[in-house]
Amino acid sequence: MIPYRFEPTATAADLHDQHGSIEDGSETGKKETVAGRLMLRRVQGKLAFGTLQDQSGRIQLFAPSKVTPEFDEFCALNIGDWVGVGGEVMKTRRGELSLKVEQWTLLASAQRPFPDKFHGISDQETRYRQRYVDLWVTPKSREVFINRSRIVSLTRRWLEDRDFIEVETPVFHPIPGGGFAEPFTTHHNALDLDLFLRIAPELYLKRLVAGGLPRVFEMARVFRNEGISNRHNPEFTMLELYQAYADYNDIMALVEQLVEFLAIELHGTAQLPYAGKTLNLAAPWRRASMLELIEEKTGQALDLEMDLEELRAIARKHHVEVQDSYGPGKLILEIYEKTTESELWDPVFVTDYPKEVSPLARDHRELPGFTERFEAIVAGRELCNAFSELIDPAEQRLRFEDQAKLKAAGDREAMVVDEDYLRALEYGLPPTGGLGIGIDRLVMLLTDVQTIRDVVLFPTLRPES
RNA sequence: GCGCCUCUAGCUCAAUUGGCAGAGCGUCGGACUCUUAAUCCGUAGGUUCUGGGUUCAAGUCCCAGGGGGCGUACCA
Repeated sequence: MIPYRFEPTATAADLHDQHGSIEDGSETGKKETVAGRLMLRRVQGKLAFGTLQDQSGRIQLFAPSKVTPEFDEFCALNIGDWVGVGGEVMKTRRGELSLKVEQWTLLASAQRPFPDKFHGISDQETRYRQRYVDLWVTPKSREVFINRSRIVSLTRRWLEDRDFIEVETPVFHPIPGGGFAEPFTTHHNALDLDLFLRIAPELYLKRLVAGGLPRVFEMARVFRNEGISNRHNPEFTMLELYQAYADYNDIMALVEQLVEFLAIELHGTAQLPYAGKTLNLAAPWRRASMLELIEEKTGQALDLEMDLEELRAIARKHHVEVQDSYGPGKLILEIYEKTTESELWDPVFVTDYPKEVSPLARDHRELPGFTERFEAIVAGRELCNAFSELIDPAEQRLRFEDQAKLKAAGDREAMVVDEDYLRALEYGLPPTGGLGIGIDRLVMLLTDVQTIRDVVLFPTLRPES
């Protein structure tokens, strides 16, 4: 009979912390109960050893036939069975801290055989499909997801300490907006209304700043109907935040401080191993404009005033597939992405993006044709995207209309005009700095993981046939 | 989407040139009172991803399909 409840008094880690230093062969007189899965078993006639694993780690079970009730049944437990065990904490003569099995109860039997106790699961597909097994047998897997939880929790606390409030905005959008991506579509039957799953919460969050909530953030699951890769899962988590009265320089300071804080909280240092190299996340991070960085990597000085044909030729030279609709700004961005982005290792704030490719960012206060936008590039990949927000409703309308033209010309990722958002701007949005940061990619950086599937518990896969 | 790789017992992996589908762990049965991936003896376990083809003979070669991985493209 499986009990309806069981109350562990300690975890494996608690026992090691509290009693790890006792003498070999000694007993503590302390009784504890633990619960978990039996991962190893060594039966030796009238004495049996087991290895119990719980969320914190492993503890040996010491079961002499004279002490352990229903000893034969205990020895017959299967690898993978869940058990609750109570007894005295002791250390064997060989020096292994153990719990003497004075009481035990089966909490769930493993009716399917557990993977090889030594090799675990090597097939990545099985690890993703059967995470409930992977978490037991792949130590790194459990560690990454525990760290993911800590990263999210620490980030919340850090933001709340700075007077940000967490909000929830709609996942169903009548108009997809706030980013360039193809949305998923769905339908509400009672309203007979087509809806889009959000590709970004951006436009709703800025409505809230206009609504008098000067510091807001959302841990937003967003959905993009795109290809799947090492860095892309169709649903992923984006932290977006908006801070009234701030500009993109303030947001740069916020990002580098937050990421450094997380690194130190998790690892005690801002120098982290990543992909076999070292990543230095210590603030301050380098700031450099997109044009500077392109010139640094390619030796080629570019600007928006260059002859379009000349820019196209340079783009082609760098293997950009040039399309007729590309203006100078888009060409410069494409050249940057082909030549420069993946070459950057330690964090860099790449600043001052062309206006043509930044329809929600405010005009640069000094550089015509550019915006006050930046992306943080870390280990050659985009970590976040941020800007001094465009607050002028008339200018925003023009930018939306340019986007709508692209959409009409067949660009499936272009934006459409959002009249209600424009109305909010018409009521007045103060100067605001905004940020979108990919939580999955941040977790990858902070846990030395190379594929997004290893930081998403249940990554999108084709269904099993 | 395109290219390359991969799929054999529950798990980890073998199988020579195309020549009887195997081992370890786990399961089941037995021995064993300080083991550490315990050890020892024994047992069962297979649509070799699927469907065709070549061949006396296919896990192996060919074609088509499916799953997955990696790269690339898309994804600012």
